[in-house]
Amino acid sequence: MVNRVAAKLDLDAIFAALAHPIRRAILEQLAGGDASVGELAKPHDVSLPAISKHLRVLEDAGLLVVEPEGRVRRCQIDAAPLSTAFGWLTRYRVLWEDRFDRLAKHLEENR
Amino acid sequence: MVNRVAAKLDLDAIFAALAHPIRRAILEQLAGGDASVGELAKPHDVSLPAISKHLRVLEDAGLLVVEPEGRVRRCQIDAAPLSTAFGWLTRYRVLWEDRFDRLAKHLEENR
DNA sequence: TCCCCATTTAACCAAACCGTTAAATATCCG
DNA sequence: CGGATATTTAACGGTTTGGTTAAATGGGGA
Repeated sequence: MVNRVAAKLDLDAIFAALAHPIRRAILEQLAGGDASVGELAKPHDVSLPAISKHLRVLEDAGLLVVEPEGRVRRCQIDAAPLSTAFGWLTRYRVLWEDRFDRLAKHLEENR
Repeated sequence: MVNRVAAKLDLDAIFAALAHPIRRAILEQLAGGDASVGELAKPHDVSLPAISKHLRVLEDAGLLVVEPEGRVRRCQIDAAPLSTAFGWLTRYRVLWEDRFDRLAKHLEENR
């Protein structure tokens, strides 16, 4: 199904794409529905070319699909790569939950 | 408990820290138990100062705790910030699962 | 004390990142 | 056609990243 090799190689691009607040905000906006480039730019205090570059980063990471409709470009989120990142993080879940367990234990022992 | 404001501000640092394969490999190694800087460096074909910088990035993101034991520095993973990243991604889970649902539906309809 | 060992700091370099403004491209519409 | 609109490309600049080598730091042990 999903190409595992590509998925692994993409972890760099996916995490890097998520490392910028404007790009995360763009994804959040897109989670509420498709939007044009201009609509995506509106909430942010940067130039349009700056947004254009952020969109390129998201697109290269596979998180964004752009579909031209006349002179406007409609942008759509593709959340699939997020599941790759999610999957990577999942392997560590036991660690932070274990930490929580130790906290619970500590509280238990000291009540 | 965990400072939510700091947690939100840290998303940049957390995702950026995860965006480099050497740093992810270091975390994977640490998930198997504590290690010294030298032990963490061994699997990678870069200089020790390069590893030292990667460790600093992980430390700044809160993912690494270093405890000096004599002349050796024992490194320990702190997975807590990963739960912050995990939490952010969780909000999009419905999107990629929806995608999967549509695929399942498609397969169902065409079998 | 003197030396070895583990690690960091300093100094440097090339490439990438993030932003800008100005110009180019392409579509829509009167 | 010609002008307004949406968006990208080009060119530039400052900062960060990721690596290097050489030197400094600091604990451990003979």
